[in-house]
Amino acid sequence: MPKVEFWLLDVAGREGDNIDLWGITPTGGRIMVRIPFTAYFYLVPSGGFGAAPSVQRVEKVFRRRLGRPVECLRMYVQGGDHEKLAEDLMREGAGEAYGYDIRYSDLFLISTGASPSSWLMVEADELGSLAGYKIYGSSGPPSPSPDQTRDPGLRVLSFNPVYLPAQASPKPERDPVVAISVHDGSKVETFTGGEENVLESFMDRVEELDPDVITGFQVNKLHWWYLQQRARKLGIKLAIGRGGGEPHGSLYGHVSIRGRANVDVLEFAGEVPEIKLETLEEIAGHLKLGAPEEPVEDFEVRELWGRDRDRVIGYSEWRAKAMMDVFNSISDYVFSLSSITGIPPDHVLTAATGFKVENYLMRFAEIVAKELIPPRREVRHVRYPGGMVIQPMPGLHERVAVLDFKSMYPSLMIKYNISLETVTKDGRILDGELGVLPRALMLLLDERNRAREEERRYPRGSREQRVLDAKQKALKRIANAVYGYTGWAGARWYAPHVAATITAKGRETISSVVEKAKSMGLEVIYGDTDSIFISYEPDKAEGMLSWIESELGLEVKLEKVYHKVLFTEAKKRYAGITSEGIMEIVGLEAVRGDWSEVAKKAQVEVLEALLRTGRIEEALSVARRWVKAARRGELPLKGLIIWKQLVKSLDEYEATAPHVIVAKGMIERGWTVKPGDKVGYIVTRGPGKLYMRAKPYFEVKPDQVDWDYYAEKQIASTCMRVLGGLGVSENSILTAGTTTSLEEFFGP
DNA sequence: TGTAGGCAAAATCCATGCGACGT
DNA sequence: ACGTCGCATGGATTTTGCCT
Repeated sequence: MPKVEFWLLDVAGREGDNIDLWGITPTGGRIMVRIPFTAYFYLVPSGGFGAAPSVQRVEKVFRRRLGRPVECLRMYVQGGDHEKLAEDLMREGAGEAYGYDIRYSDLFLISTGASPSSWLMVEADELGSLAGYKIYGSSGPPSPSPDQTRDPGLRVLSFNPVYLPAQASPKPERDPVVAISVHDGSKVETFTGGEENVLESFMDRVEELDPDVITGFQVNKLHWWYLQQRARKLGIKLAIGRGGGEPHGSLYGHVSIRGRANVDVLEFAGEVPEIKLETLEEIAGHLKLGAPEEPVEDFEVRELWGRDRDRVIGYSEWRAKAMMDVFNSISDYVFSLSSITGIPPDHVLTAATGFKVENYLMRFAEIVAKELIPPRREVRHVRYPGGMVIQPMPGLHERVAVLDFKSMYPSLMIKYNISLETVTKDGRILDGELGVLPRALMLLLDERNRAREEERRYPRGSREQRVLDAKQKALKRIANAVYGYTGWAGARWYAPHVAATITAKGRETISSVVEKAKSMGLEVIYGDTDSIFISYEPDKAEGMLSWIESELGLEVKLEKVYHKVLFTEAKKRYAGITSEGIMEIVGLEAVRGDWSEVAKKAQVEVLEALLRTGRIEEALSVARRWVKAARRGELPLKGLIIWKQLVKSLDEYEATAPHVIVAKGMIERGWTVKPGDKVGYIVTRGPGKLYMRAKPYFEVKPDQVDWDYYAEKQIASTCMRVLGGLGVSENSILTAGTTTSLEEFFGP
């Protein structure tokens, strides 16, 4: 049989006891490969059992169960019922079954070790073709190809639909799609001219370009579902899959498109903790990809479509291009994450962190550790103590060093051999060989170090360098999430006592560093989990670093030195200027998404004044100017919006929160507001509680605003947070002082 | 289909107490 | 003298979003 090499794009599905894979060949061919695979599970027998016709064969194998070797049977089951058979056997008292609750296609990837988003090799014959794609049939499992560096040369398409709502939010049963902008990697175009034409042109473009990846923003939760409903209404089949299939709902709210990876760039935001608001503008801004010239907000579309259609289309095209840009700058990371965890690329961003870690661990367990994979069970969540936070020394400090442990929890797990098999329920660590979790972590960290070393051999910005950098980031992300995974009640390997042991060692470690610093005559100003803030004396800091590395056997980094840093009594909130002159704000209102822009900006400027000039009066006068401007109603409405996320469905709220009341009012007027959406409101003047006076931001006029609320509860309170500890009274901020124009901040 | 715990802050909720008022 | 209504007060609870 000839060898066939391909880059695994997607697992297409099951055909009897065969798995179908979509791939890309080194010469750019798009192919399907059919590989025989029989599902199996393990049984640790403890009693007899009768014959079952679907059992194809049984092998005696050695596995481990929490480290202890057990003799067990690997039972191969034909057809689709290996899970049912395992459960039947357990009910009969035949023994304990393992690995039976894993889906067929996942089992194929886990047991063969085949990684999606990587190059594979199989012995296969050409069988024929399907809708122009060659089909190969293989007799055996794939193996990784020796050369993983080649670029598969993916074809990518991004798209952005525009809906025209009759009122408020668009509803698929009522409102048409009036335009779809499509970017093919080099240019953008927009289809308009009637809904039928829009959809047909879109489908034609997909067929013509035949993309491997289709990307968009909110495609999984919104657009595919919307477009499909519109198509159905018109009697059109939304054929965009390879071979003409429609998008179909797959696992966990993900939409699958046959033969193509459907990647929602919104879900990338979940990967990057620094991205807070989850708009396309935010994500593009975070990646330094530029902003739209004229953004269009949802509530404007209807009016602008009639008055200034070009602007709507221009914005839609910006979005399609931004999605393409976002995808291009994250694709290496997505594919690395996919190949490390074994989750196909279109699912890997949808999968929650715990499932990514779990997939990696299942592969490690099955292939490397020969450890049985426990079934998922519903268990009660057990809380345990976490990291230690040191009470800060309030006040303005000068020359403060920040020492950070590098990957503290993974390092502690390896150093102390903390794993499921090595920690007893009461938290003792047993002697013996290295456990599964430390071994899995060492493999991740070794691979990461290899990637980082290799990365240095390539010029910055080259394809190889970028791919390797994405890989090392993905490896770090998985390694850092293993600790949290052990404390997650949904985990197959849920082990709160293990998680508690890890954090206990962390607290022990930080405490010993605090003692050491004090004994060296250094002031400890603050500390949180794996970091410590101490007065900076270069020689002593060096001494600390080498003491930690030699005595504790852990790596530490002198992360930064604050030229000046301000603490209040509160933990997890401070602001400082580094030795490089960069202002950093941590935890304070200025970096929170649920405060008005004016309050945040006022706080930033007060901090700037305080930290750069060191003069309290200077900072106070900035605060007063802001308060005064608010009292006079001189601030732009846009800066008054308070955004809060709806984290659950409206009827689940026990308290009457302003954003919930606003959301209810919006729904009554036809807007779609769901859990996960952010609600923006402005506080207006009038009688009653705050929640009665909060109104949707786009409905409020300047003369309705409760300016005193913004002056006192937003601006003065955030400024007080900074100045309160320095002897400034609330009254001195609230009462009028010098008058200076705010034009420099908001323009004339 | 949910990595973890620790934390601050604001608004609301709710029990309590007090004074005014009517019976 | 007694019940209750309205309101202020302060602690508890709910809620969000941050930090590591």
